[in-house]
Amino acid sequence: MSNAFVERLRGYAPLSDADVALLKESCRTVREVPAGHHLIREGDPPDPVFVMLEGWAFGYKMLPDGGRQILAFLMPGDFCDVHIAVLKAMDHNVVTLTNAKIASLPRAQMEALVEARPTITQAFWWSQLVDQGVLRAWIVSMGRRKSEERVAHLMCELYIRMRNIGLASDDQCEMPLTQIVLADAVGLTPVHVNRVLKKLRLAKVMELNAGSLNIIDPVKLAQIAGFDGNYLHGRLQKVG
Amino acid sequence: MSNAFVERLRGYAPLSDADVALLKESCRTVREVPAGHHLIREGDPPDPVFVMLEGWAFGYKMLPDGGRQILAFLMPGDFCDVHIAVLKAMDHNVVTLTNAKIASLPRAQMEALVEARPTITQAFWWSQLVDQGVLRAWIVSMGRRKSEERVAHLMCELYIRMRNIGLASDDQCEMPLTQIVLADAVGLTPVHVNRVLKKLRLAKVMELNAGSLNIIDPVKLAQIAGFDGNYLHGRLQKVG
DNA sequence: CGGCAAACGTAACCAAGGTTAATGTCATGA
DNA sequence: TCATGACATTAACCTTGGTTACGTTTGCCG
Repeated sequence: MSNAFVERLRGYAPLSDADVALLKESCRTVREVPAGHHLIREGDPPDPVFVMLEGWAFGYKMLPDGGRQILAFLMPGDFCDVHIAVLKAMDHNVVTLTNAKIASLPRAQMEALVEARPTITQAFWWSQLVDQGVLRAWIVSMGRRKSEERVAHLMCELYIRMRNIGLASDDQCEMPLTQIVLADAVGLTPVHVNRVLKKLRLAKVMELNAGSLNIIDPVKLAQIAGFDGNYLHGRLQKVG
Repeated sequence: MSNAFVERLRGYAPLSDADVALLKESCRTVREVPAGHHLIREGDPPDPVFVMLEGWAFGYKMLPDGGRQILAFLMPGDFCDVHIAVLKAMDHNVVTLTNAKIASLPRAQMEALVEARPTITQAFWWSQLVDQGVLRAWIVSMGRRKSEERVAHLMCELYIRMRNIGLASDDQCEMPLTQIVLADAVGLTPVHVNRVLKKLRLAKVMELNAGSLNIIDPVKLAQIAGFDGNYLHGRLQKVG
């Protein structure tokens, strides 16, 4: 039985067979949840650490005026939040975007792993650093790219991440985003996202339809986005 | 001799005297560098981990078109980047904003600390999580706040962080930012930052002058910003 | 003291993207 | 079958913030 989470971590550190067995053992508690299910709500006490095994989710924050900003998309293998029970309360929400399978590692288990297994700790750490790189890339996009570049960049990121976990073909992959969700991720309005997608479609660069992304001209797409996948670091090594 | 870095970590985990001694010992190698000095350049091999002891710095990324996006401001006690030699190459730049004192912990030293001292590891981890919370808050600002709110929010963040390390008085603190730097942090143009600062000044909310921030009406400032300092988490506990 | 560079301050004009609102499409379920 | 609701699409109009250009202030150094 393959486990997306363990596979991801293997890409980050040379886990021994014992490490792998231990990790698999640790995420034995699996729940299946429907789309739109909240895994974490702002203010929750942070107890178990959730890990995506199947499906997509996203983290977001609400603003007083009702605005929503999406902070990250989570796909199979991703930690929802590696807080290790360190913070008093969650400062954002996490909700599933599709039906999903979620493992929960209780706090004690996480601590035991970190205490006993330096290689696992290292893999966790690396995973954190990669996530942080993704956050930084989002900041760059929001701050300095215009709408078309922004959307293109996010599509590149998500496509490459999907490819890295073996869930993308040469030119397309599942991408279960509505234009509303996309808008809340890139900091635009749904109306403008629609305009941008139309433009990209007419320019024969890419199409986003019925929950799947179709890349027509990868070179042009990457060029519009100014995409440099380096920040996704180690994820790449899992492909080979 | 007090050490801003050790003080920060103490706020994050119950370090023993031995831990503290070890940490102080570890950052014995201190350099003084002038303003505008690059500590890290994109592409550098990530060897020693740098820690701010005095002064300010910031991390940034350049875009092909010459645009610059600032990713974080670093003040005394902050890690420049806790990569622990995990990534192949740095994916962003770090440069000092003022004269600064910087400690460098060689890779081996970091690894030794993490391997031998679970409490120190925990403090490092917590520190990472807080930094990640700051990144998330920036994303929210860039995505969903308009110029005035954005600038106000950043001022709140920086003021509170300065206060948390004892470097702010009731209504003001050092804030060595030019309008150009500020613009590259909040994703606006210098011209527009100037307009926003003027507006905040005329509204008797705050003033930013000659490298220092003067908060005239803290309540109004926080309100404009929609500021909720929770995401700065544990830093608060050092104040008491 | 004079000259230079960096940063600040402002104004006129412009464009990217937001707002509002109407309409279309499609799947679901009574 | 028809009603419903979520999402996509489009158009007309407006606001925020970008662009360009220039003058002022300040600090530094010969």
